[in-house]
Amino acid sequence: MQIATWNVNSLKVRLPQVLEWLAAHPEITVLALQETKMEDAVFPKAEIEAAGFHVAFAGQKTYNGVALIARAPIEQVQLNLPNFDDPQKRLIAGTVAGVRVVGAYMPNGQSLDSEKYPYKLSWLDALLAWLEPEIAAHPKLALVGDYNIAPEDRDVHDPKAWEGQVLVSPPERERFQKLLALGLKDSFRLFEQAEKTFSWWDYRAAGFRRNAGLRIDHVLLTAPLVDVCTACVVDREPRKAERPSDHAPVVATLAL
DNA sequence: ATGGCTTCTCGTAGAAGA
Repeated sequence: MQIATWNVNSLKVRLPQVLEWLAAHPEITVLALQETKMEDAVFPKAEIEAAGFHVAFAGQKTYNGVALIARAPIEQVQLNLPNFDDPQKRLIAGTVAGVRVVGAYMPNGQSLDSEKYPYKLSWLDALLAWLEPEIAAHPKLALVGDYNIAPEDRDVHDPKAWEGQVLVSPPERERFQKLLALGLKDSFRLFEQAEKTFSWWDYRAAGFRRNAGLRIDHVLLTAPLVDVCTACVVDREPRKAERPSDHAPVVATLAL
């Protein structure tokens, strides 16, 4: 099976690309989406189900919004962090083919002096607190999504220009390390990877053409899934499309 | 050059993204 994550930056705009990409990748068992940017009432549930998928979602108007699309039933669906009172729709968990998949759109933070920055750190702290017992209850767990954190300098096209900025600041990176300390591993780093592999490129200033990007979308796995993980890749193809999302999907392959 | 581009909205300019 494959587990994938993709920040689509509006599912309204990107639904055709999502369905086309899934059709081209039949090994993908479950795809987590972020930034669907739509209320549940207008979510294209019928279209996705008509294409043969199961779907679960939690959305709001304009911002945020997460979903799981799967080729197998999605069980024990949970929306939002139960320990963090928040109107922003940023987390969805479901069990697919025996794997607990947690899809997250982690806060951006905007800048270190924004009120959104402490919100980001608090959200990450709540995620950490919630995850520990969640992992104990579900040993086969994948935490996937747009983390809005580039874990190391090699995940940044120009570390000097980004030094100390939001997405790379030490408090954010510390929280990423705390996720690893829960027993999760960054599946991308289990394998040899090309240098300067990123998952997001700014729309502006020809970011994609210059490969001026960041690796901020991740698939983290617990040990039982690390043991069967055979690959993790960023698929740059959708980023080359007409009207692409600014993020590329990340796909982990599990021998399950 | 602190912008660039893309998306959204009780919209047609401003906020937000990262």
